[in-house]
Amino acid sequence: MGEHRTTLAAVAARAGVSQSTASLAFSGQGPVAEATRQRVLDAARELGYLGPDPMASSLRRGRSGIVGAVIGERLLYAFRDPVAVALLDGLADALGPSGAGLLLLSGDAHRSGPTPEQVARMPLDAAVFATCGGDDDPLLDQFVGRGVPVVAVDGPDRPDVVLLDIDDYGGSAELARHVADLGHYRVGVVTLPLRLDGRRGHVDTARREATAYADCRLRLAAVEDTFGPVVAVEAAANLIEEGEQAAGALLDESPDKPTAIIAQSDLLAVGVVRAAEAAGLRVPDDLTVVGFDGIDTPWLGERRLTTVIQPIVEKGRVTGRMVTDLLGGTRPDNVRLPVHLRVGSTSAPPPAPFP
Amino acid sequence: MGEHRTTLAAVAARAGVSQSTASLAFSGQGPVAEATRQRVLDAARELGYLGPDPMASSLRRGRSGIVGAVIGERLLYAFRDPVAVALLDGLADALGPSGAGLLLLSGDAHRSGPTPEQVARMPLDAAVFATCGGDDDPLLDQFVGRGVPVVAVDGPDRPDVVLLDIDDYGGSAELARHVADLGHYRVGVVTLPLRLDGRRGHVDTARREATAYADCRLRLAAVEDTFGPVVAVEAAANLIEEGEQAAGALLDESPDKPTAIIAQSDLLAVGVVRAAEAAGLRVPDDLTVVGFDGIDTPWLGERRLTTVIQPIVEKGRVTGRMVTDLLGGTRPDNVRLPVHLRVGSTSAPPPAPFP
DNA sequence: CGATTCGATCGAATCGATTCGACCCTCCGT
DNA sequence: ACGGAGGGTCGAATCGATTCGATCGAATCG
Repeated sequence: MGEHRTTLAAVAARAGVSQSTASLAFSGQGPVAEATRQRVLDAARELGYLGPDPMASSLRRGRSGIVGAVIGERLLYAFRDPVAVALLDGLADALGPSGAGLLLLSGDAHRSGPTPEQVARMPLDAAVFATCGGDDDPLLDQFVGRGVPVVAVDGPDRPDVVLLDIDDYGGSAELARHVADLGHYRVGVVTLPLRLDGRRGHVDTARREATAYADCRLRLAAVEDTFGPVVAVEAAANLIEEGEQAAGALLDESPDKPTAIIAQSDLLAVGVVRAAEAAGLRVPDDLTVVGFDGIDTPWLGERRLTTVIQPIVEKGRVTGRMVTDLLGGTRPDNVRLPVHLRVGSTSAPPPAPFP
Repeated sequence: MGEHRTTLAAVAARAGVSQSTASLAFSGQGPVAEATRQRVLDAARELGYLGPDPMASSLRRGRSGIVGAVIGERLLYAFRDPVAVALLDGLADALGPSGAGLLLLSGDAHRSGPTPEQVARMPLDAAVFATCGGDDDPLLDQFVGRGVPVVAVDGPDRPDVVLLDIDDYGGSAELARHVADLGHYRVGVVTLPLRLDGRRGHVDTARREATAYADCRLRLAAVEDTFGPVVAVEAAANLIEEGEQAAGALLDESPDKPTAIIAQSDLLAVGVVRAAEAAGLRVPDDLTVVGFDGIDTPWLGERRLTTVIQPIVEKGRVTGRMVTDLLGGTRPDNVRLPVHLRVGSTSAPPPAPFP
């Protein structure tokens, strides 16, 4: 510690050129005679100089080469969510060519992690909000206020932010239609967290109106537009165990037990299947279970979930492209990706009332 | 674009104080009268100043608040590897309190992503090499040369780097002992990639000696110290499909088909089980399959893999603590975490020679 | 009451590179 | 042979904040 790092000035001095020339020799931005260039490079090697200091360079150029990805506002461990992971996968892929690094940030202030203030102090060229955020997210305001361009995946929809989302309503409507067509009319819904406060359990009117995430709202709306008002139970996180717990609550509705449960994610749906089987119900014979996302669900063995498939990796890629555009100075249009229904082996007509 | 961001100097001017005072008011580093402080904060609000510029701040303080995590040198998609994910999980957790951000980097130059040169130009306070790297990794040299402290998870073991690893040899030896005790003597091994070149298939002597990763080498050595020379097949990545493919090669050894296959990871082991069942073999009755890592393997249904459990999330946490220490200026000692054997339901005595 | 601290504030140097504009020299065209 | 066009190099300003040491008044102490 303590000793001075060798600086470009030192290299320049040693090579007998001006600092500006040395800089050009390294960055290759201007015309430099090959001989000079070599002299600078040699001097650098002799002094153990490994290239310009990234922080100084960032300051001057106004670019850090880093893109922030805010994930998991609603997740305790974002890495455990296959959807988030697949999205990052695509994002990293599309960001590759631009050479940008991906800085992971948790938008959840409750969780351990950098505080919003700390996040605000990180040198970002752009930021991606993945499945986060009401319009009032303070982090979002920070970024926008600072002039950091933002891509919001699945909301919020603000004029100062580029939005990429999927056809949540359409997909859910198609799914609900499928369930209705099978003959179900008593359905329950397991929702993703409606806002970031760790609450779970039955969703009442107040809670419904407090929903912070557009996708949850739309998915639920599509179901109710098909079936009329339904009983909804909220999960505290997108985890299998949460799905189990929520399903438990739903299946306890003794008088009017649902014959179909619509989960807002595949992970939750897996939990629902588990809970149903633990309660002695067969899926799909006794209970229809459907999800949303279209991820792999090895937990179900050979069975395939009936679900709405969204192009998650592609979503990540498109996000990456949008970021690249923003970095290049052009603001891309908002994009909505299509989804489609996949009928698997977890949905069937309801059991006959009196066997 | 183009318009000047408002600067601390502007705020200071507006508040009628010197720039230094304004800086102190924001950072809270020095004694500032409450009234002055308020005046500065008000001025900032009026001008829409959201806090000091991160890049300028980084330069002056010599800290960016960012920790780089180099993962996936041997993985096409690191996110698909549960081990890498769990490690990151623990790392993010332990890094939380320090407020450091986690910058994901791929060490694989073959893959799209930031090039080593680009990585070298990112402002990092410290770097973590997760399951990467021969001693000759150029990135590692970059970091060390630049004075960026490095924690290497599972190697390489260099004096200028802090090392955290697990008892690969001991664990594998215990595992091999277990298999031997069951009565097996014809065993095959499916190895992780031995170096980063996408090769797969039978491992000959030359290849064995070219092994770049200490953990692979140790795990294989432990097996051979128990059984004597064994047939080993290398997978090109830590993926289920690769395990299947490798197992295929191993099970084709018509004369001396192994009665047990030792895979160097659980993911590979799952692939081996799949391949075995596809070939009409029952596990563990006809073939014993064991792994390494101790991750969840929902693909196997109720069965539990016999494997060596390593504390992956804990490994991440320890890594995080080591990084925090390094950031604080003290160099922690190298650490080796213990592992232990878990006997599951995929290992059993070999089938009788003539049924 | 004079000397000493302590708190608050300020000026100026500093972090390390990038880049704009000026300058010189050579080479080309006519 | 002369004007112009660049290629190559340099000096100096700049990016925006942090921090060290100095200054000045007021409060404390003996």
